[in-house]
Amino acid sequence: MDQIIAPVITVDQVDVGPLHGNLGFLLRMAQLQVYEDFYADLGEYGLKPGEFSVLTLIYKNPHIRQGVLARRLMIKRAHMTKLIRVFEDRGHVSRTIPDEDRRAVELELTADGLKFVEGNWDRFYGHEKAQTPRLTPAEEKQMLGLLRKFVDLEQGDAQ
Amino acid sequence: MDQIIAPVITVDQVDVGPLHGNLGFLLRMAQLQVYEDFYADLGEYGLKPGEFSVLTLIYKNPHIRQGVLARRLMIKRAHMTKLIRVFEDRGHVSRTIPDEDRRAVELELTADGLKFVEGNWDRFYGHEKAQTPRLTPAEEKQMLGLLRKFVDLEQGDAQ
DNA sequence: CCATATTTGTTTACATGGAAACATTACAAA
DNA sequence: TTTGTAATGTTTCCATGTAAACAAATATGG
Repeated sequence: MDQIIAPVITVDQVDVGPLHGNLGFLLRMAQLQVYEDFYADLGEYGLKPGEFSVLTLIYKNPHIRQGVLARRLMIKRAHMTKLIRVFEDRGHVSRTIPDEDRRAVELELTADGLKFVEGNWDRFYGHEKAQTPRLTPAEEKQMLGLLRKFVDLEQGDAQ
Repeated sequence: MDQIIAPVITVDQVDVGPLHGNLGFLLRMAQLQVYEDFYADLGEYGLKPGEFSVLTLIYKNPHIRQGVLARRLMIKRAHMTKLIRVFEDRGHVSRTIPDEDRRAVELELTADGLKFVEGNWDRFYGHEKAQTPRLTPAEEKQMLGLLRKFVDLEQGDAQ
């Protein structure tokens, strides 16, 4: 008599059940995928996505305060302290304590930091273009719009 | 003469520059927001989103192998080992080494685990309903669809 | 003015998750 | 066979990020 082979479930046969409509799950999966691509493309710079965002915001908002930067990126202050220290050690960011409020720290790119960001700008942000293999450009645009609305970041188009 | 007040940038005045159209950034922001809601709603269970997904998949796919589960959830095997150990200690999941492949580990909910999942099912998945304050139901549906397509999870509708 | 509370950033201790090396088992090739 | 290769899970060590307590400066309320 034939042996009944146990039907070993493979990855694409897994029933994800209610996760199918679960926003948190889908966002996490999407994010992991995007981060993989990020590292594949930009890993050589030794930059992580978060560090990348930090540099970008300091570039676009010179003299931004550390706490404001942290809240905008939803990074905890304690963590931001460490991130900024690395950039400082690397010579890409300078910290200034303003006279108006000597608790605060204002951040700025150094000449080197500026050179780094501007010199790699296209490489950094050309990145966004080639993404989303499975989505059409229209769908990608739609998704970006929905995400912006979801996170309440509809501040008109930026470059 | 009037003193020129330094225009201290506040959070909602920050220019996010190219992050405005950056998928990784927006996904991360969205995810952080969703996770916050998750903890606010379900924190009392002491469950994290990932653990939650693990239980759900074992429930929906009894005898699933540990590695399959890990790949499906994009969790590293090393980490899955630790997650499962916690569930085992808690008495919610049992591990079995199948005869067909004695390297593998098959996972199953225990009676207690089953009771836990089924007993809280509505609470757990009623969660999804009330989400997305800023998105209309149609927009939310659209976003879920786009995310599924993006992560290649278009396997027909599940419950 | 003074006392208290709040804000800002830092430190320390801890939790979360990943990389690399490993042990065991299964598979493939000769 | 048996010898090498791949798959599976575990362990150990390390990187990343958070929580809580803290120090300094500022704001607030009498």
